[in-house]
Amino acid sequence: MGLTKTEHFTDKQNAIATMAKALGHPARIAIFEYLLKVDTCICGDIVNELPLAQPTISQHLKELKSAGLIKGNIEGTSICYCIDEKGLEKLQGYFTTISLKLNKKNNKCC
Amino acid sequence: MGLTKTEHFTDKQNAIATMAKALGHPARIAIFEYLLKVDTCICGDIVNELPLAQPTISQHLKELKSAGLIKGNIEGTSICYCIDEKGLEKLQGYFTTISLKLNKKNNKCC
DNA sequence: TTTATTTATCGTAATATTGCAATATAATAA
DNA sequence: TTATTATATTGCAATATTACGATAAATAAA
Repeated sequence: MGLTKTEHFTDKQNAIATMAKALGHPARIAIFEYLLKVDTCICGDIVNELPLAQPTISQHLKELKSAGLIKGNIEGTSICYCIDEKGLEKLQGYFTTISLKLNKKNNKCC
Repeated sequence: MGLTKTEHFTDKQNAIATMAKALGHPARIAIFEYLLKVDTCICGDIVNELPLAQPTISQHLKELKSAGLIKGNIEGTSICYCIDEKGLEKLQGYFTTISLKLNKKNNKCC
């Protein structure tokens, strides 16, 4: 108990859930938006930008990365993180498809 | 510690994170997709459809509802759940906007 | 080599989530 | 009223997440 039953759901359902979960925290939304805002995809300025300790930011970055939403490149001592377009596209595409399907049916019962 | 610092983020960031988190579980993705699939927005067939116990489904429905992603209407003894278009539109709009912004900048550093 | 800088990992405490059995609630049917 | 049916809530155990201090690892600079 207390363990998500991923095996009962499809790979796609699990994949979308994983990405949605990764963005299911305001700090990770803020990190994502910061990466979108800066032109040069600067790295650990995120620590200065957000009101969280460095290990916490590092952990959030790890989760976003493992969900396929950001990428990281080593640049000297620092690491350059930026948005992974493919991951974002998957998520965006999913919600757009769902929205279109919903508009096609008459969702009037509630 | 262990408590999300929502007060440090904007209302919008928290709102998007809340909705993303609600869909950050494969069972809730499956519920959402089921509600999209069925024409009449039938209710507790979800319990028969998914491999989870009734209290568990009820709990997931509650989370989707409190995140503003589904609505529920009492119909006799049963309850009719269906997708809340406004919530879905907010989430879909957010990701579409982010995607468009990303396409405008040259995201080539990583 | 030594020192500084940057990021990751470890360890741990606090809190949250997941799942379900048992039970409660609420509306309908008999 | 007394079932019956459908959904919600409670309580609890297992697991996961969040946050951070301390520390490690890795590269760059002196």
